[in-house]
Amino acid sequence: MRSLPTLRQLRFLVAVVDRCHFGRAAEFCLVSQSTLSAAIQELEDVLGVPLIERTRRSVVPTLVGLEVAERARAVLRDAEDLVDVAMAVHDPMSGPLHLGVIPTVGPFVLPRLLPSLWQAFPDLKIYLREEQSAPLLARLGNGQLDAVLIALPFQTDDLDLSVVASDRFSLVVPKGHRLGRQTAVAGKDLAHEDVLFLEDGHCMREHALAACSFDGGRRDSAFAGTSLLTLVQMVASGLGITLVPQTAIESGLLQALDVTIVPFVEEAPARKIALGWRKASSRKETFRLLAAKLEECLAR
Amino acid sequence: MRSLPTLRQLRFLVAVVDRCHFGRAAEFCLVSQSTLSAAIQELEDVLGVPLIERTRRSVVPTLVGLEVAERARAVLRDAEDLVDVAMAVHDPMSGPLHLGVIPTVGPFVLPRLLPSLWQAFPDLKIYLREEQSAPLLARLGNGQLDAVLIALPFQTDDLDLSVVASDRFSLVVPKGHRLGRQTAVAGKDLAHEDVLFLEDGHCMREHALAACSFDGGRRDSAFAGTSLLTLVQMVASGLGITLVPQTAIESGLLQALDVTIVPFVEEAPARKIALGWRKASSRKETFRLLAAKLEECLAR
DNA sequence: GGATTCTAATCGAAAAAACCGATCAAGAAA
DNA sequence: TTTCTTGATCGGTTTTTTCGATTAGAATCC
Repeated sequence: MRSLPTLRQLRFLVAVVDRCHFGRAAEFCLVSQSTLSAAIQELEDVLGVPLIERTRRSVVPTLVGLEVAERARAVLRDAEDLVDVAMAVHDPMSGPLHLGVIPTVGPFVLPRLLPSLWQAFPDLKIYLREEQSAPLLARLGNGQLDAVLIALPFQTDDLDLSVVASDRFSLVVPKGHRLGRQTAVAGKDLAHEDVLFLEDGHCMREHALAACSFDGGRRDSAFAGTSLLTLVQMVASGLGITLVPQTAIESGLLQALDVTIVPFVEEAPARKIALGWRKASSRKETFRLLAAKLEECLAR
Repeated sequence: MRSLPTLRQLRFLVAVVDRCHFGRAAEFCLVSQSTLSAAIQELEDVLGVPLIERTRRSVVPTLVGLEVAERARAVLRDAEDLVDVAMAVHDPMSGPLHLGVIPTVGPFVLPRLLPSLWQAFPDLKIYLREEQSAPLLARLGNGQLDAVLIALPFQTDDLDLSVVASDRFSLVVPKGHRLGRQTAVAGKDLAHEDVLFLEDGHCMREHALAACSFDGGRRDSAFAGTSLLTLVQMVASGLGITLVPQTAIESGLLQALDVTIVPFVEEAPARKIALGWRKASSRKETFRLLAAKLEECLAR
């Protein structure tokens, strides 16, 4: 059984490293300077390494001090999360919630969502992570995430899903493009067009491919967009046309771009935005309430 | 500033959850039972939640108790790592080292390597993780791993690499196969054979494809192996032939299989096994010494 | 040059806590 | 019923933590 530093000591260390000043760190930690000073010394004793370089007049963290402080931050954060999780049994809408979001959804719906969520659930600490569906689901599986906001259809196992919105696609063409003069288009109208897609890995690539009536396997992948933003800019430069979801348009993705939006004929292709969580999760109530709120926000 | 539980309390909780017994947990923690009992109660006070269900005669963790204990384990482990890292300044070959290894290397070289490493660097705590190159490099990038053992050629950025071995490929064919009668083969001999490859994502797939003189894009991916082991078993069942690296053969991958090993003619295709770490890492000395030891072990 | 200021370390006393052994209480086993 | 096991409780002791006051070293000001 080895001796560990105290969480309090770690907190003191972080405070000192952040401020490079014992007095102010002590003030911040609500203890006397002598207490803090002694605590840091003891920490250095336990670790057997000087963490702070004190030349009379200046306080500078050692290289090791910086590294240790960085790890201390992580330990403290996890400890706080632990407390939050324990406290959250009293209120499903409190505590930390690590939420993953895909790149074709996050930037466009989160600005609309987050203010409402903060208002509705002020005790919910939402940590966000933006990645593509596959890595997101991996993180969900191993517990690094509590829930994910993804787009369907997508292959998911062992997941509870709650659809919170339907997101129709529209066609975006350069100003003056032949299709821009139509009031609506159908999938087969695109057969001989240069349709640009997101690069592989984005679920929206598959959704868009499915929306067109052909296989995109032979498409020129050198022109695959790395994000919706680059994609529509390529469209504006006349490199081709593309499909964009309604949420992205509403969030102003196309502002100041010389492009024309053409809706699909009725029965427009669409993706579903859904909140997903582990079937085995112990916080289903949290996620159900969250999904309900998301649906309400996105309906407006 | 919120009040956090003590690391000691967390350690006590884990001990109790593991043993479902206060007395034995106290013994393990080298404290009296009353001390431990009081500590658990205080922890429950701080968190405001019962963690342990004490019905007379049985001690069972509550659901929250289990969750909190699981997190407590992580916090404690990270805190210990923090101490180890701090202590490691005195000796580059001590402290925790999180090492990632690819699946076509790990199972075949680690059994040979690890005993030597433990002997040479008894203070080095090696944590292992087996994954394909891409996710390994991602983890290396974000600090979840300190170093990776991968196979080259592979696209890597911002990495210091030290080649520790060259690993030649040989051809493996079912017993009685036409090519099994040759003393050596060349890449072009394989042009009309059913060559089996690993599934996409394994870097060895690319290495093997490069070793043959043709593009494998049209190959039947239904027969892509999920591991070297399944691959050679498919070969033994007569489904085709494949390439296997020397290290895997030496570790006994083909034992008790009805297959024939055919070397390539001189200039055999090969992959390089290399240790990689972040260019910005502060432990280069550790990795250099480690790489030297690996090279020495693999040379034998 | 000397007074002043700023800052971290040190010290001693007081307060807080952690800890232990003994004991108690309640259910299980004999 | 008696005994045994086991976690909670209590009282006293030891240890740790904390604070205020003071000291000491360097930069700054006059």
